Amino acid sequence: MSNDPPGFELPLRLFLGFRVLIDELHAELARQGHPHARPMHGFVMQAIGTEGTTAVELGRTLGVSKQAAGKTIEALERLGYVERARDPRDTRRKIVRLTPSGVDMLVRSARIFDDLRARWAAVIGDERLRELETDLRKVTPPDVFRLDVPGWFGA
Amino acid sequence: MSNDPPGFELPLRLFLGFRVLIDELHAELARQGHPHARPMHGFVMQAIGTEGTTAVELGRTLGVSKQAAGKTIEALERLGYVERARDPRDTRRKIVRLTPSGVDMLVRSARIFDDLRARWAAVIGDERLRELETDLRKVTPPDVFRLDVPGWFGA
DNA sequence: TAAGATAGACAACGTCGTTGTCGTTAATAG
DNA sequence: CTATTAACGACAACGACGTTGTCTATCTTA
Repeated sequence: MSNDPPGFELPLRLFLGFRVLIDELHAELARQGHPHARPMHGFVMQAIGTEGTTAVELGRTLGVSKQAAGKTIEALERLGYVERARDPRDTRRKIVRLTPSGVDMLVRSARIFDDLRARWAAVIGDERLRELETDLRKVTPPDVFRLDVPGWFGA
Repeated sequence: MSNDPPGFELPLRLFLGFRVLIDELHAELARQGHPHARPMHGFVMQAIGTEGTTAVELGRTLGVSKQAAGKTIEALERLGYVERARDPRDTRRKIVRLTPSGVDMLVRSARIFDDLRARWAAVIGDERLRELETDLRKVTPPDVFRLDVPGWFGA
């Protein structure tokens, strides 16, 4: 099939699609009162979850060291998205929990992502978008949390 | 349409698709004699092009400072992928050119990307893959070089 | 010919990841 | 019950990679 585009376009388009969605998410989040939210924050907070977690556990989930997870938690704490408290049943542990502001950010993110998805559906069609998602599921790993993003792209 | 997946899955799948392709590219590049190639390298070398370029120019193309571009060039030089020579018509400038090894890496990358694309086509179908690419083109910017990747994801 | 702009080198710094170490607290083996 | 081992979190040092600022050499232009 000589009409096929060169293979290198596919990864670029995938990445650009990702970028577009994430950039628009954060532009909208900024408008809705979360100007300091960064791409990693929502992702990390999803990993923290409503149950809370610890630095070590979070590091394992994200595939980074506990120290790196700890620093990210500090940053989120400074922004008021999470808070830490000692675990009464194990005084070594410090449980990290989402604050109301953190939950608000996640709720808004979910709604904004739904809106963005609807906009894509309006452009390429409902059916085609569902097919696109179905096809991507077939060629990507099922586990969605181990992005291993940090530093992965580095030279 | 209550059957629709949550909107946040779409960016994750796009990113995971990108990751899968890039990771497999580098696994195969390593097998083919380029074990030190990193995700950014091929991209930067594409930006350098067959004509060669300078650090300042490359920085502008990639959207980073000339110093950052210079450091990347140094790294590629150490790996033997590029070489620098003074421009005879402007002795301030140092032209960065791909070495044969660098060209070899790009050629292999292109072939590997084509193979990977063919593998995706085998999984989801020729027609569906073409549709996927067509659809992504409709929702992503046309300019493919300003990824602005470095540090973009940072917390 | 003098003034301004540009290329590239060098240094200092910030961010964010890493590993290593250490004190405290739990869990467990004897 | 006690002594060893394991786990959590904090601190420090370091490396990778980006930034800005400064400096010299060279080209361009008024």
